[in-house]
This record gives sequence, structure tokens and C-alpha cells, in this order.
Amino acid sequence: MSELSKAYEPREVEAKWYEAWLAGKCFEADPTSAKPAYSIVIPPPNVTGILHLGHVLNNALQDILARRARQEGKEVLWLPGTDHAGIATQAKVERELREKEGVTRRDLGREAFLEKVWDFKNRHGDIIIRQLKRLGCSCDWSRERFTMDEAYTEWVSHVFVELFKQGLIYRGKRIVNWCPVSLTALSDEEVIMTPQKSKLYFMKYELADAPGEFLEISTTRPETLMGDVAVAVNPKDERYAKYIGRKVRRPFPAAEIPVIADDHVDVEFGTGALKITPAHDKADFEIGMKHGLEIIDVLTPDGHIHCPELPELHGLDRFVARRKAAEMLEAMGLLLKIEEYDNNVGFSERAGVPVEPRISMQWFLKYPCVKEAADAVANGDITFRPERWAKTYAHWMENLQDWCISRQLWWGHQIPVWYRKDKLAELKGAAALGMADFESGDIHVGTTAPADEDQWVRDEDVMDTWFSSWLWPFATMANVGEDTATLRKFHPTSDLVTGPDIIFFWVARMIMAGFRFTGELPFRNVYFTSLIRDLKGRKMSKSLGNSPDPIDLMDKYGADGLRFGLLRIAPMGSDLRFDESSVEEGRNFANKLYNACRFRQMAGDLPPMEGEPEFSCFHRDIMAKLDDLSTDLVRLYADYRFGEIAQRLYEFLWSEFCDRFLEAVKGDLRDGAPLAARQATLLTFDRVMARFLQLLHPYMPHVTEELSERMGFVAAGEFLMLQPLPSSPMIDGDAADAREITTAVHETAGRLRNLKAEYQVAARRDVRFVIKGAPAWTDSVLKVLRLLAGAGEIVLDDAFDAPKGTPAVLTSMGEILMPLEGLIDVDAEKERLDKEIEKVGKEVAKAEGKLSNASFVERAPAEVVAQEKERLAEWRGRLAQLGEMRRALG
RNA sequence: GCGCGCUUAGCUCAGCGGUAGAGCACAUCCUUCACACGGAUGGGGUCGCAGGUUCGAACCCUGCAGCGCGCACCA
Repeated sequence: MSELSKAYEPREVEAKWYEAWLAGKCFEADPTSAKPAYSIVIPPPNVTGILHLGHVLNNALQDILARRARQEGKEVLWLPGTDHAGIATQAKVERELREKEGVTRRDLGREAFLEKVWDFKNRHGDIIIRQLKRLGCSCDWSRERFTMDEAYTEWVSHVFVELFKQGLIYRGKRIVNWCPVSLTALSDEEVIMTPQKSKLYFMKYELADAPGEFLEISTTRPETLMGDVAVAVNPKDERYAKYIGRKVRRPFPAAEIPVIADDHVDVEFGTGALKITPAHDKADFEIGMKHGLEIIDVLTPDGHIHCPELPELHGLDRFVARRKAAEMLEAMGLLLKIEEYDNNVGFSERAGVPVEPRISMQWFLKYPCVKEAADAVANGDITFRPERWAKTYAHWMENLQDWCISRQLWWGHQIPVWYRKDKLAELKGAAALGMADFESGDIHVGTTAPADEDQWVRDEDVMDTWFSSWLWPFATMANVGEDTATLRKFHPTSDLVTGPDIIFFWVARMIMAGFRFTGELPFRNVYFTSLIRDLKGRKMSKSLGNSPDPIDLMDKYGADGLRFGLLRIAPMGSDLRFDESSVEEGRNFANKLYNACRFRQMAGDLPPMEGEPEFSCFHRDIMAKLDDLSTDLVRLYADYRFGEIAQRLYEFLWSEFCDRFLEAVKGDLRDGAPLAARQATLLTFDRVMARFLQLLHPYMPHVTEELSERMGFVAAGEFLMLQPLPSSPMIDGDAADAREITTAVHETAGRLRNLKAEYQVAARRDVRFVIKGAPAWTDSVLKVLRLLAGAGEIVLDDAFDAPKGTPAVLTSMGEILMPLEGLIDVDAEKERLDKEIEKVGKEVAKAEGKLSNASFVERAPAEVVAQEKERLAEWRGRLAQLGEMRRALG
């Protein structure tokens, strides 16, 4: 190991090792390997996205699992890739075109626009990939996939065709969630319900057959009034029974519309009379269908009023028109009042504007293999962690609605359906399309275009991005119809690591698609990560500017520091409040580790040992503790307790290894120490550190690889990341005797330091201690005790006659006195003792109280009672001692 | 409205039936030859509230409150 700077500098080290791993093909999976398989598919990030903390947590976890699996002797495939992210990517490119070239996608036309998007993808698509590499992710990059690769696209078409032929995909005119900004339909999952301060408008419609008599109606959307085709009341509502079957006057455009009865109407809400606008509300649409009502669409796709008969409103934005319509009603004397009203409004997930329920022709999917998918989680074939998400999943699976899979976008997988040109008008006008049209030869549904392509027109829509993502686990491993070695070896995958926010979007759908198209479950375990929030508990978002850039954090603290810091505070199951100080801790931890190794390096090397090493209790103790750590980690990994694993690693290195072990053996390394002791100490250091680096490696891959090399723990040309975990413990047995002694020494040293601090002599190195009644082994650890306590001299003298008032502590190494030699302020000491006596007195009273409780003594387990008695004896002894000291001072 | 979580030291979180824990922050001391991205010592909590079970509850049960998140066609 060459000279090391005082502080660890991760930057070059991390870059160097990532290159080395790539060059060594350490991440590449071999499907012909005889080792058992372990596989994960990455949740593909948006191809044009940039790394945020959520990605860091998610991918660090996957990397930990992958690296640990390699150490366990598995053949590991971590399959990476990116998602084309239809709406998000198209919106970005459209914005760029608008700003830079002043053109819209329609100006360019479909083909030219798609070229622009591909160009954009080629320019930005590898940003997030590079960022994942910076983080240290051990993905098999030779297998990187993109959801719009040719072979992947073939899968998407193939799946569409299969499901169509199975009768699960159909086209129909329905009310869908329409985004007036993106100009496309959305699935129910892409709509975010948000509480809004709205207004409830109360108005009245005049009875057609009884001028002067009015029916009162309440609505939040007066601007769609022109699309009203009826007013509905509840049939049980006695107030309105007399109106059913009669007509009321719609104010504008003037028309007479019927009053109908429908159970859906809530008697309690508003006036209890509901205006029916089938074109602009899902419930109204259903009522309209039931009663055979007309559908009048009064909105344009981009959310403006379309009603040429009413020039006052025609062309206005929907929200402007709302106020205007209310004004018009007021002018006509028909507006009764406006109330403030809290309701939930659906917002477009991507565009952030209220969605518009809109009638349109879309493709829908009835989900396949619903029962199998629901059962797989219910019966434990797939495990969710934390388990409670299984309930959320089950609830969604029980209430599945058909999935609107078509999008009015250009960037995506185009629907593989062609219409015969000569039937186009007819087909477009149809209320629904399905197998019958296919069988009649009017439409072509296939993975390739029909032979006489010029006689056909392809459906312009593309598919929902999730319609490609749900195939990810198997479509990344084999092409359609192929049975590759990769698929055979690595599918089903082992673990899936993802956020609970995409249970419906992705996880549930993958389970269904996996079952339908491979006959297998796509994964065995799903680990749901924490959602990362800021310190105020807010979700991280670009607009709030509360989302730290992980690249900045890596610049400052290193990738290892970021990984470790984040993982150490990641709770299982609940949200995580991110605090940069935890990343700082991660950096500090790497530095601590580095300096421990630096210390070892400075000790140099010694001639090889002759015979068996002479291990002291401190040596055996740290080895036994490392064995304990190794065993515990096996269990913790099995339970996916990532935060606890980090915590245990941290404690071992910092507290056990550095604070206790290293401090205790420092004396062995001083000049003049016996050679055998030096040799045993360095040997212990090397053995323990070599194993520790390996245990830590999944969390901090770069620094551990670096130190293993520099310390010579791994042979030249080999990698720590590929070394299998040792199968045997470092020492036989539990070294209980060593643990007892080392614990006693450290405890005692702590008591002595504490004593020194109490008497304001903490910094002095010349304080003398006298031990009375020391155990037999004390002699062997006396030097260590002196070192740890920062004492000048420690003598064993059972006959020592202490002057009255000499401070003393009762320890597991006997009674230890600290002769004051008259250097202490007597008044301050009296005061201190009085306080101490009061405190100890309370403890004695507490213990006595407990032991005088008959039911406690009789019913608590004997060992608990005994423990309590022992405690009481200790406190009493202490109290007596304090009293004596106090009396000595007068 | 239904469901699911959370509420422990100033902050972020562990603990989940037997004397309240960690890291950060704070105070005092230490620039002793691994590390000031460090070391030592210390202050700080009636474990959200109210009941119950138990010899004993932060931990189990029942209510309540506050916060958060899902799901839901009340216009």
C-alpha cells in the first residue's frame, strides 16, 4: 500500500474501480453457469429522465442485493434498461420544438416528428444510465434494453394481437379521462384526485307546461349546460315526484328537456335534482345510456367551448366559460346562489391540469389472468415486503376496470391494427370494434402490415407506456417465440425492488402479463422502497426545488457515502425524511474505514510468524464479534432489513473495531512490544478487516474494493466483488471468556475516565489508581487498562489503606480508588456528593419498593427477582460508600 | 365514506412485555504519532391522549386526537 492521504478522497477511486469492473466483465451474467441463478430487472427509468434520490435508494438496494448474491455464489443477472415514457418524452420534445424552432408536431407531421424524438432520445437517453454507473450499479450493460427496441416492439404488438384474438381487447366509444393539454386519453391510474375549493351553483329551470313554476338544480359545472339533455331526480324523492315525465326549459340554447327518475341521484346532495350532461360526465353518460338520451358534446379536445349557437360562450376556455355561464344565468334571473364547496377534481398526472371526462373512441383491455395474479399474492407465491401492500393490491385486483390502452400520441408503440380504406368511414362511425370486424376482413390485426398495405390505413394511436412496461421481465430476456438460455436461466426473476406508488401501474400488471405469456410468475419477492420526503415531510419535486441532486451529493460525499448514508436511515415500510447530514455520516464512515487501514499500513509488515499465533483476549474477542456479525447479516438479508444491516456494519467498525479493539491493542504495536504480540495483532487486524471489507462491500463497493487491493487482501488481478463469502467462522466457539474480560476492561476504563472527568482531571496522564480485590486475570490486561483509562500508574494492592474520602468505584475488576492527594476543591466535592447521594437514594427506594411488592416477588420469574435484588445490593453499596466519603469531608 | 400507516431526546429514526437507545445537533475538555470527516465526558425523553390486560406496558387490547397516504361516479 502506497502512501495514503489523511482523508479519503472517493472521486478518482470510484471512477477507477467502475472502469475496472467493466473491463473485468464482472457484471456480465453467464446463462450457462452451473451456479444457481439470481436475477433482478431494473424498473426502467424514463429514457430522458435524470437521477433523483428515489432512483438512488431504489437502485442502491438492487445493487446491494446483486452484489450480496454474487458473494453468496450465485450467478447474477441485473438487467438494466430504459422506458420510452410516451407522454413525458413527447411533451419534452414538443416543448423544445416550440421554443427553439417555433413549430408544433402537426407542422412537422408524424414521421418527421418521430425523427426528432429519436434524435432527442439519442442525445439525452444515456444521461440516467451514466448516472446509475456513477452510483456503482453492477448492471449487465451488455443486455441493456429500451422499450422501443425493435425486438421489444415486436413483443408489444404480439401481445396486443394475442389479447385481441382472445377477445380481451376491443375498441369502443366511452367516457375516458381526457387531458386537454396532452390531447390524449389517460388511464384511471394516471388521474390524481385533488381536493379543490370549488363553487356550487344553484339555478332554476322553468317547467315547460307550467310557466312560473321552477325546478331547482345545483351544479359545479354550469359551462356544460348546453350539453344538458335531461334533469334527473331520485324516484323516491317525494318533493319531485310530480315533475317526473314532464319537461323543463334549458335556458341556453333554449330547449325543452325531460325530467327523468334515476336511483343514482342523491336526495341529500344540493337540491336533489341533477342536470344530465352525458358527453361530459361519466355518471351522466351511464344515465344517458340507460334512458336512451342524446349526447351533445360542447367542448373541444383542448378544453374550449364548442357551441356556435352561443357566440357569447363559443371558443372560451372552460374555466372562463364557467364564470360567463353563471353571469348569463344571473342576467336571466335563473341563478339562485353560489356556495363555496370542497370537492375532489381529477388532475392529469403529467400535465397537471384538470382532466375532462370526454366521449371518445379508444382501445380497451379486459385484464387477463386476474384470478391467478390475485391468488399468487394472496397465497404467498409472491411475497410483498412490507406485507401490508398485499391488501392494497388485493383491493385493486378485486375492482378492476377495463384499461384504456390507446393514447393520442405519436411517440410509442403504434396500435397494430389496420382499417380497409374503403370501409374507413363506416368503421370510424361504429360504436365498437372487435372480433366480428376482424373475422369479416374489414380490419387487420397483426404484428406486420397486411400484404396489400396501400389498401389499408393504420390506426394512428399508440399504446399506453405501461402496456409495454408490463412485459419487461420476460420481453427483455427473449424475443417473441424464442426460448433463450437467458430466459431459461434467469426467469422468473428473484426480487423486484420498486416504489409502492406503482403497484397498480406496473407490479400488478406484470404479474398478470407474466402469467398470461410465460405461464410463470415474473418474480418471487417484491420489496417496496420508502418514499423520500424532505425534512418538512413534503414529497420531493422539481417545482418545490426541495430535491437535492444526487450527483451533487456524490461530488461532495462520494457514491459510497451517499449509498451508505441513505440506506442507514431507510426505514422498512414507512416514508423517509431525507437529511443531508446522513450522507455526511456515510462519507465520514468511509473515512473512518480508510483511516483504520491507514493505521495498519503505518504499522508496517513483520517477518512471518513461527508456530501458532498467540492471540490475546482482545484478538479473540474481535474475531468472535465479526463472526457474530456475519451470522446476523445472513438473517437480516433474509428479512430484507437493509437499514439494520447498515447500522450493524457501522457499529462494528466504529465502536467495536476502532473504539474498542484498536485502542486496546495499540500498545502491542509500540516499539518495544514483544514480536509475538505484534505479529498476532497485525494478523488479527488483517483477518478481521479483510472479512469486514467483504461484508461491507455491497453497501460501499468502491472503497472496499480499493482498500482490499491496497492492503493486499485480494490477489492482484482479482476483485473483492467476486470473492465468495467465507464459509467457516474465524474462531471456534463463542470466545465467551475473552468477551467477559474485554467487556470488563472497557467498562472499567470507562468508569476510570468518568471518575477523572468528575474531578476535572480528564486530560491528565499522571493520575494514579489503586485496585483492591482484582481478579486473577487482571495482570494480563493491566497495561491495556492503563492505556484506555489514560492513567499514570495502576497498582494492585489489596491492603491499600485509602485516606478518608478517596473517590472509588466498584467495578468488575474490583474496587478502584483514585487517591486525590489534596488537589480537589472540598466545597465543590461536598456539593457533588450530596447530589449523588440523593440520586442513588432514589434508586434504592425504587428497588426496595419493587421488592416489597408481594405479587412481584411471588409471580415474576425467579431470575428477574434475583436481578432486582442484585441491583438493590449494588445501589445500597454505592450509597454506603458515598455516605462514607461525604462524612470524611466533614 | 372505506382502507392502510405514522405519532419515542431539538432533528432523523431504532427498539415492540422485564432498569428508555443510535446518529446528528448541544455543552465542557482534548490539536497524545489512524482519523477534528477525530477522541473523551456530559445535559436532554411522564415513549400523542384516555382506559384496559399483566406482578410489570413505549411494546398487547379498546377508544380518542393529530398528521400522512391510498381507494371511492355525490353533481
